[in-house]
Amino acid sequence: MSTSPVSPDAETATAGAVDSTTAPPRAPKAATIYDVAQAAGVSHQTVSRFLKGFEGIRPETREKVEQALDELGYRPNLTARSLKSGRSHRIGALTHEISQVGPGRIVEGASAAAREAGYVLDIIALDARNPRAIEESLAIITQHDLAGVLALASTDEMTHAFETTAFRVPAYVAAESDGVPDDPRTKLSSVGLPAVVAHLAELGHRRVVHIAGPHTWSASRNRMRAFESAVEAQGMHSEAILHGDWSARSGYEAIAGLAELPGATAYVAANDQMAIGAMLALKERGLRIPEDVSVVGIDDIPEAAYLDPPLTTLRNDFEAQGRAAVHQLLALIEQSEPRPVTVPPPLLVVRRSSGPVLQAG
Amino acid sequence: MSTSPVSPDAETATAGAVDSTTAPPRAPKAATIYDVAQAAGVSHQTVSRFLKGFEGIRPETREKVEQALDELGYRPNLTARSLKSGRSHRIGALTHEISQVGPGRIVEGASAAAREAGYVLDIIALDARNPRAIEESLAIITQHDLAGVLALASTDEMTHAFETTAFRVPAYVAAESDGVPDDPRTKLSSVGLPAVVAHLAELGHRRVVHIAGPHTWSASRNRMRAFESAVEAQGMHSEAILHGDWSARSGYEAIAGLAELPGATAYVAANDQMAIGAMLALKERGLRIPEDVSVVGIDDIPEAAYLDPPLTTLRNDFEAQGRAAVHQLLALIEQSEPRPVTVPPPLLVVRRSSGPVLQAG
DNA sequence: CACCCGAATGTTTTCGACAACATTGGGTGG
DNA sequence: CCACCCAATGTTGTCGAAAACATTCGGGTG
Repeated sequence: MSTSPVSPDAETATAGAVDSTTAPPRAPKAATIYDVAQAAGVSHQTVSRFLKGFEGIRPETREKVEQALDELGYRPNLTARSLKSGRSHRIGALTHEISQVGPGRIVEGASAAAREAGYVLDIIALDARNPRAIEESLAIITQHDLAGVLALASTDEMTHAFETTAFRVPAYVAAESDGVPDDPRTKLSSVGLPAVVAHLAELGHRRVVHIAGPHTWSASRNRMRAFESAVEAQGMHSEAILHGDWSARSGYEAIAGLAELPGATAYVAANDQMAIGAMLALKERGLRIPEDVSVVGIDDIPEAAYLDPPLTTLRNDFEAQGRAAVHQLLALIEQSEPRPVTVPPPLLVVRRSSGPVLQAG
Repeated sequence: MSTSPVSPDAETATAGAVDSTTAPPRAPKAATIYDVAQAAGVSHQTVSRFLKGFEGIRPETREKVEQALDELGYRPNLTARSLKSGRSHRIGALTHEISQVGPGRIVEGASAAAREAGYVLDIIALDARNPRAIEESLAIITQHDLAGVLALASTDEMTHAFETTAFRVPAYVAAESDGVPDDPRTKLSSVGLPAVVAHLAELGHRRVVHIAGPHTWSASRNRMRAFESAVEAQGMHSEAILHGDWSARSGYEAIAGLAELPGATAYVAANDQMAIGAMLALKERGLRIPEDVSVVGIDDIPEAAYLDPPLTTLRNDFEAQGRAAVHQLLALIEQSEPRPVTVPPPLLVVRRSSGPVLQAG
């Protein structure tokens, strides 16, 4: 049957409140190197030299400065520093859909990596509903002088925007390529999506369907290519490629919208959310998971282990991806070698949503 | 039975790659008002006045400036501006768990609201694993001169840190209060959690259990209080308050860990993730949802409608909350009236996970 | 003993925007 | 006919840090 899962628009409304203010102690001015210099009885430049770790300072002078420094609780004014030096310690990050697990984690990782390197991350969250969002965001970026710019969601528009925009600073587009490195030697390894497909092959599956993400996302295309080449390599048959938009709703609709189901025994969704939707739609068609059909996702969102049935999926380390992106950008900014970043390989997590093909079929 | 949902640690590993670099056109210097002034044949101050919308400028002068301005593609240097004016256009936002739907959406809303007001949001993502995270983040904040500081995750530590830190700028702790305004008149209204409880009461439920979040989160405490007072108001009985950490896993364990189930016919989780875990644990105990037991969540995450069964939940408008928080802060910053922010009330969304108590019971 | 050198420290300038103050040039009232 | 006023525009100083340049002082050398 096809009972729709209740349109998300329903009943009763209610009133809620938000917020509460705090008015704690407000620190007064803020010490400058001049204040410190005066307190220490030296010139501001001596203080500046001390701060930069200059060696040639007499021990007694050094001590006076040191003392004045923490007496006044001096904190460098980064704004002044940027103005003079022409470079800030801020990284701009353009991203979509922060609230999704993947992007969210990537931002977390990026934020942490940036902080560790002494930078802060300025998040520019793109509003998907606003077609001019990217344009506007780039305008903002060019003003707030940043040390570099990062694109954390690599859709085609984003990539294109980055390629055609003349930034005054290094820019980097972080893209993932799921287990299908361009290096042909690794193409058939039991890595990433190939591992998923191999897993299904072992279980006896021959006919599979892929539920892909939006074709404008490079991650989506990568996953699709990876899937198809793995299927081919295993001598399996891809019955269909359905398309969603990463959401559970789209996964549901991709299948609920079909006049009749393809004769596949396994479905591989490009992310867990779509897998969730797909599972519900399949169940509503009267199929049991995994007895009648196996479903596999990608990402291993925290809820994946607690679905019914728990979802077999490919775990991605998003945080590491975020960190990696920042390190790459920092390398460009600081003209250094891109520190060897280790993004752990995707890990196949087998749960109950995938099972052997039953002979009875 | 109690087949555990397969520990999230499993099989096969794989290698994946990340990233790809772009080296697009790099814009050269950047025009200053002096450059513009020279090009227009006027003084830089005239340019400045033009930019600030000063009226008393001769039309011909105005025109020259205007032309030079866009010929050079002038963009104000916000750094210099902040240095001089002592105030930046950046808002620092401290937050936890961005990858969760709630916090993530809040950040999106805050980011958008900030941008609309001409500010950018500097995200400081707190690492939950690092106990000194808040401290470190506050240190960062004091340096990067910000126009204001926002706490978007109101745990006790965060609130405490904000209350005891002497910021040089306005600070605001955004807290939600779910349908339990302090105003006693509205206490029993059919709002927020009271609406959830009323819904259950209508279905004939009398004995309920709450799965709360961590007690250090104010949102969690609010929800718990709201739940209990609503239950009392309906003459129902709260069988137990279980505690989780917002995760699906914790929801699962809260119930799977019980020696025997409380004799309740309905479970209300403080968020949807815990509801997901709870549903699985209940099913594994052999209970059917909603025939044997009803489960309700809070938040209405996008997947909620596609779970099995689709989850009855209370929809929160996180984006609006984020916007509201920014507006409150901006009011403090700009010493203006806190623009009346409308955070839509939580909306009860009834799906299939809640149903009438069966007489047979 | 004059001179040179370099270590240690001080003074000035610069970054870009902007504000306070200064100057120019018409027009007008006395 | 000139002092005065005001509109329009120019000049100088400020913000905090830091680089460029300058000065001081002690010691060694010819």
